[in-house]
Parts: sequence; structure tokens; C-alpha cells
Amino acid sequence: MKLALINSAWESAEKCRNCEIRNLVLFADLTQEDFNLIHLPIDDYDLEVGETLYNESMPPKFIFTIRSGMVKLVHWLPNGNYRIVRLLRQGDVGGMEALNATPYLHQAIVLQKTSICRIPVEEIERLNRESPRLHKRLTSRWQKAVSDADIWLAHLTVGSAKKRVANLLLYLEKNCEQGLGKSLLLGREDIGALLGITTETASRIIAEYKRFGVIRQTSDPLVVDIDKPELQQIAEND
Amino acid sequence: MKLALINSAWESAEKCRNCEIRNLVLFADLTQEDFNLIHLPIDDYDLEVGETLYNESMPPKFIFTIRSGMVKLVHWLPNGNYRIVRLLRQGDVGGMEALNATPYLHQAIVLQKTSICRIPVEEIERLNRESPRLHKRLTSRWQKAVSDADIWLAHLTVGSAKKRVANLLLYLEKNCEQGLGKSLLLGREDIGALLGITTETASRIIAEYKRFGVIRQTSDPLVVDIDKPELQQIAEND
DNA sequence: ATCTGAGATTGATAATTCTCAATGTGCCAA
DNA sequence: TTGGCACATTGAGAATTATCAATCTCAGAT
Repeated sequence: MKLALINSAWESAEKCRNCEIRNLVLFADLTQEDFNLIHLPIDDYDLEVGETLYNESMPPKFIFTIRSGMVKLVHWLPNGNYRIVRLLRQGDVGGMEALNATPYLHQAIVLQKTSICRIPVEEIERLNRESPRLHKRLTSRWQKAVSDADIWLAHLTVGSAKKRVANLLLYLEKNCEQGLGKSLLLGREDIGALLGITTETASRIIAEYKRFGVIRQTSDPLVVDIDKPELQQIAEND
Repeated sequence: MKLALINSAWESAEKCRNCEIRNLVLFADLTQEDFNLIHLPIDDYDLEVGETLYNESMPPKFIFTIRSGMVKLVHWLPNGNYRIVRLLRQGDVGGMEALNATPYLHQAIVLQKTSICRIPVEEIERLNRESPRLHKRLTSRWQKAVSDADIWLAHLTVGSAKKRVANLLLYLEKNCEQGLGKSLLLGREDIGALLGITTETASRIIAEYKRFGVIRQTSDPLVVDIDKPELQQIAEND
């Protein structure tokens, strides 16, 4: 993992102020004055597929916002298998457990080329004390993390495997960067780890959806066109 | 639902200060001075099995801490079925979504006679502004809600139905008020809604565990003695 | 061009879980 | 006492999913 650039304090504050997705993330409500409070460097950099953003054994000194791309939060099981606990997408914040001075809870692994903004916990704490606007944002991010987890549970762990896969594809469509009607197609093992089914079952279902044209390959092998109404049908009835 | 007592501001602050489980909940770090900031009444009351603490259609004006007992957070599905998204136990906080001025996300239903402390959101917001100590607590509560949800996912929705039930019984042992070696035994439908299995499957497994003495009835029909090592065995191997 | 390795797909069979249906059990009220 | 009711339990067969194993595909590496 290489940082693209270590910014000086001034530079990073400048960057944040001009960040085009700022309204999605933590610093949306900060004023010029707030930005002047930033002392430590906020780094931004890209990670490639398979790289690790953070894991359980790293010192929990940063939180991360996702500017673009997709990250999986992985919980390893004793037997070497793993479970994907959540996905982070544009605007999501990862590693917030660092704000409580507790170790990171998961390994965060990049699924798609991902652009990250890495913020020192110390900086958050300073702003938190000195800017009520950040505090509010932070609270609502936490809220989002909880409700995301709940939605996950309610939709992605009930019903037949077919339903779950359909729901997952719909979930991944929502902000697939390629535009609507398309969905990120994860590896079959990841789909399994996400939905609590085996790799083979995931593969069979994806293959069947392909055969029936419910999903169709695109030029990018990681992205598929989806037949949204059909998937919604499957997700609800069946 | 009846409130046991509508306390005056002074009385409720007094109560909080003397609350024996205070160190578990939001107000653990508050000072005498902080308590003097409390203006609105903080009510405490008991609810019986089946009563609703809050639901999606109530105005989100309060958050709730659990002083004792157990509450399920229920997400209703369109077809009339339901999914239990999380359990709240002693020290847990429910309805925190109210702090973001968003509707409650679930229906919270009492599973065991439960003692509740109901705090107006307005009061939290005032203390939040005026006492950094509360803010810190609140943050860490949020953190706990997220990590609980993740643990839930990682343990209670993987593996065979037998494993899941074993994990659930172990989970419910942790702070069963009757002491160690005992576990709250939920209704079979609730077990199903919790673990993503059918009521019948839940019943079969519980019945089997009873037959083999892995769990044993006690004088209280809602509580069973559990054979912890055996359950751990089942949860891990199998 | 061939080799190679990591995923993906598919098949056959076993195991698990669901579904539908019947029965059992204990508690409460008339 | 006697129904009645809400749960819990059990059975049998169908459907789904896991398991084990064999190919297949395809992008890189040699």
C-alpha cells in the first residue's frame, strides 16, 4: 500500500474543502473556520482490488471515508472461512471503532479500485471538541452504520438463496458507478460469504440468472446489466 | 402501557445519580454539575411481556436504556412475517435513531419483564452540547450497537440450524439475570425469526436439546439450565 | 504457443431444512 | 370441570442447499 501523497496540513484542509463528494461524508457542514482547525494531515489515496485498508492488528489511529469504489468488511472464522459483515460504498465511513480507542473489528479489503480519504482520529477528536457541526455529522454516520447493518440482516439473510442473490444484486445496483441498470458482480466466494451460502450455490444461481438473461455480461467483467423488474419479482415472490 | 411515575426534573436527576446500573448506561460519567443541567423529566417504568416500547409510527422523541430485562427489535416483512434484528439487554440503548430526528426503525417488544429508563431526546441534546462526558458515552454506545449487530451477523446467521441455536443459547446465557449456567428460553417463533429458520425447525432442535439434556427446564418456564461445554462443542464443531 | 493456476461451472448424491398437517400440552375463563 | 386457545412437538415427503469431485475458462507467465 502506497500513499499517493502526504499532504501538509494546509493542503489537506484545502482538498477537503474542494472535495466534490464532501456533502456525502463527514466534513459536509464544516465552515472555513472549521477547516482552519485542521492540524494533522488528511491523506487521500487509491487502493487496488485485494489491498487491505485496515485490519484487526493495525493501531486504530485513523478512520476512513470511501470516495469511490467498494470495500468489504471481513470477519475471519477460526476454521479459515470468512464472513463478510458489511460493504462500504461511496460516502460510507469505515473503522469508526478507532474513535473509541478499541482495535479495528474487521479486515477491510478492497473489492473494486477504491479511492480513500484517511483521517487521523486525533483530528476528529479535536474537531469534535471545537466544532459542533462535525459532531452532528459523526453521529448521523454512526446511525447510518447501524441501520445499514440492520437492513443487511433484514434483506440479505432471509429467504431462499435465489432471493438473497437477487436482493444482493439490487443492493449493489443502487450506487454502481457505471450507472443504473448495472450492478457490480462479486466473486462467487464473496457472494457466498455475504449471504451465508456456499460458493457452489452462489455460482449455480449466478449462472442460472445469466442463462435466463436476468443478468448480462458487459465489457467490464466485474459489471453486469441487470433486469431490475425481474430481480425484484424474484426477491419478493418466489 | 403505564408510567410508574412522572418525576419532576429534580427527582429524575436524583434518581439517575443514584441508579445502581448507572455505570452501564449513558450517564455513567456525569458529574453533579452535569445533573444540574437536566431540565426535562426522565421517566423510569416497567413493561410486561409483549408490551411495546416504541414502534415505527411513534414520534421519535425519546431514547431508552434497559435497566433489566430483554427487548426484541422487530422488523416486519410485507407478508406478515417478521425478523428480529437485534436484542437489547441490560445496559443497552434503544431508539437512538431518534437523535437524528428520523423515525424509529423497528418495533421494540418486551420479551421478559423489563425495566426501562426513558430519556427525552431534547435532554440528550442539551447535555451533549453542555457536557463532553455525555457525548463520549453516547459515541461509545453507538459503537456498541454497531459491533453488536456485526457479532450477531457473524455468529447467529452462519452454520447449521443446530449451531445457530447453540450460539443463541450461549449468547442469551451471558447476562441471564438468573445467573450463569442458565439461559433465557425464547418462544420457538422468536428463535426462528432471530436465526432465519422456521418455527418448526427451531422447535425440533430445542426439543432434541431437551431430550439429550443439553438444556433442562427450571422452575421458571422461560429459563433453562444449559450444558455450556456441550453447547460450545456443538457451536464450534458439528 | 504452451503451461499454469485461480475461479467458475456443472454433476451426482447426501444432508438439511421447509412445508403442510396432525397431535399434544398447559393455562385461563366460563 | 370443560372448552378453547396459544404454543410446542412430531411426522412424512418435498424442496433446497451442502458436499465432494470433475471439468471448463481464461488471463498471465514461461
